[in-house]
Amino acid sequence: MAITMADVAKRAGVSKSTVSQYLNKRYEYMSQETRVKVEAAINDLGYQPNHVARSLKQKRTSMVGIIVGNIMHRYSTEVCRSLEDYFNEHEMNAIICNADNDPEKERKYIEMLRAKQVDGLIIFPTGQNVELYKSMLKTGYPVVLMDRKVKGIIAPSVVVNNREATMRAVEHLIEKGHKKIAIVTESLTISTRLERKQGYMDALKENNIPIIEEYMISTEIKSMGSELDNLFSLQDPPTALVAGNDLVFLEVLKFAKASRIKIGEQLGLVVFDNIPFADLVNPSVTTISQPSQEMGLKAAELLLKQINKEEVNPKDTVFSCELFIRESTKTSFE
Amino acid sequence: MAITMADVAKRAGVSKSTVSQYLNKRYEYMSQETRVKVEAAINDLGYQPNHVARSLKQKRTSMVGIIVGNIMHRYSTEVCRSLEDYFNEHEMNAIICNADNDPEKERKYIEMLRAKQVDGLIIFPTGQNVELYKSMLKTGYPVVLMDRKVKGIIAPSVVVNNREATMRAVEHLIEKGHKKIAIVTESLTISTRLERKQGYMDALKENNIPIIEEYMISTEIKSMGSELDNLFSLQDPPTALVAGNDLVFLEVLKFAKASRIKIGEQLGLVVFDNIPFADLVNPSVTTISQPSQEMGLKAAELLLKQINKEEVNPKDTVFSCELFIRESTKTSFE
DNA sequence: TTGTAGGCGTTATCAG
DNA sequence: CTGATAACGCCTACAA
Repeated sequence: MAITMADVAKRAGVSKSTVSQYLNKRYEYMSQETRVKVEAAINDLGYQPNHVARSLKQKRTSMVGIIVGNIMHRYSTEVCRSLEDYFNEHEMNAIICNADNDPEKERKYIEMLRAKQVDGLIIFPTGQNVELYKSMLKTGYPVVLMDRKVKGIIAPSVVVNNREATMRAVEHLIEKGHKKIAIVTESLTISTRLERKQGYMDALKENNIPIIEEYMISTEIKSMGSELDNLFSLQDPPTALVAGNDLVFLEVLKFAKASRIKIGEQLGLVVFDNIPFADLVNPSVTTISQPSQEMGLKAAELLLKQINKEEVNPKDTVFSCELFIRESTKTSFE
Repeated sequence: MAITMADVAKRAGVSKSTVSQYLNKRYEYMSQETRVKVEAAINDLGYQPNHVARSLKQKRTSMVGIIVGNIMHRYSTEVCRSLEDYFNEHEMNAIICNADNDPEKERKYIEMLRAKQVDGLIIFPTGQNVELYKSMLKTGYPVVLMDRKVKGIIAPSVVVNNREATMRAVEHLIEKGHKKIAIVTESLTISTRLERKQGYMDALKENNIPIIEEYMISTEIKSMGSELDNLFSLQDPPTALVAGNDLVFLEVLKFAKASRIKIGEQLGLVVFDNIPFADLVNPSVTTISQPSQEMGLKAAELLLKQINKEEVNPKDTVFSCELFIRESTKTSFE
């Protein structure tokens, strides 16, 4: 059914190789005449080259895989958008897969994508498939790790300074007079969450504020509501809170609304993540914002370099977050 | 460098076809013995089948393309997520491309993806490449149109009842006593925007409220701020407003904040789109919500059926939106 | 039950 | 400048 090079060749009265030459723009040694003939034949027939066949021959598919932790984070969407833009500018396609932070899914996707011969992979790693990561790196397969670090893995990766950024945010709360500060994150299965919690603790320590176990919640989204309930039922509830990401923020909002806790007035709030409406909601919310676009760009560059066999340092590229102070931390506490 | 079937065959002491049999699970006519040998060889060598070669032979890549209008809409992200889930459950991959509502980009992506031999395409059409859509449909290439209708095109598509849903929202505003209602959309290049505006006008007409040109703004995002400025500088400014999608909503919020217009009190607001924080912000916002997940599912099913050569009606599947009434339209006007 | 041969649509090499 | 011819890695008759 589909038209192939052979059809074009026949119609133009030349050989397949000539058509191939034409398609690959190697006109140098081609007569004006045959060039026109081939061009006409292609147009007449509506011929479209078959990229699969080309890929088989060239061992290059011009496709990359992106395995994202959870696409429902605004940050992930932004990074994907940035990656996709970059690759498309370079005539490549991105296959985006959503691993849902599930190591099994991640493994399956990595295998699927490699079977499809993608030229490289950008992974938001769950951190659990260490052997698999290692084997890819060892064989020199192009990989860039994104957002998270993996213990024991040395690879080109693009991350942010989670610990320092959280420290800075907590210090901001402390400057506002807060002493009873809580942190809420998802389960501590992923490096970013650990680092953010660490930054929280380090900031308290440096300021000689005691660390209270009950102020640190790390649990899955669906039990976060009841944990927050517990937190604010304490005899001495916190006056400020750090939300570990945007989904946590949503739970906090939900809880605050239900419990009639006034954010910004009764409760200082900092959110670690990008939120499109952060400065527009009421009260506007103080956020730690990650440079998603630059990060996507950097990761894409790192991957493309590897694909093009350029040398790439297997090192972390660390981006800095920005603290946007807004109304949710406006009130000073004594 | 990569291990091929030939390597496995040699190692197992059998022929390539036997290995192929094994891989395709045609064990029936295979001795237990060779089966074990092949299995061992595959494991020893860490053989991974090459999907590109298989695709070339089978004329099926198990990949589909998704060309989305603008991924930065929450709704688009949700649909993509749903599509991606479905296809991955069916052992297929989705290539997501962001056309930015640009017909040229759209055309380029369609051609790129077809060259890559994707088994089918889900398109949020810009509506401008009519001939291209037609040629795909005529040749029976699997296509599902999503979100928007295209004049003159009969194709399987998945849309919502934009006109009726907007009418209902405007009626709600009228019930609240509003008579001076404005609508703000992006430029009227896309069917959804037209239909929403039409619904707005129809609702006014049915309620004998005059249609005022100055109350209808349709412009690109970047000049929306100044248009809103004009709107609210009118001698008789509106008391309520319909935002045509989530990005418009953002502009409205921005403007309201800057102008100190109190949404919900001074200005009734309905947003046509899915917004994650709609019920949590202050004031919570009345939205017309689209069933993104079901729509994704439906579109994916329609595409997969076509890919599997099942008959599919080239008709619109119309989903209903839901109006969630919240605080931004709480106040009654006289 | 297993092997041989040919083909899928390109590209690459090398004569002519 | 152009055309055979042989890959690329897998699948599928058909033969043995």
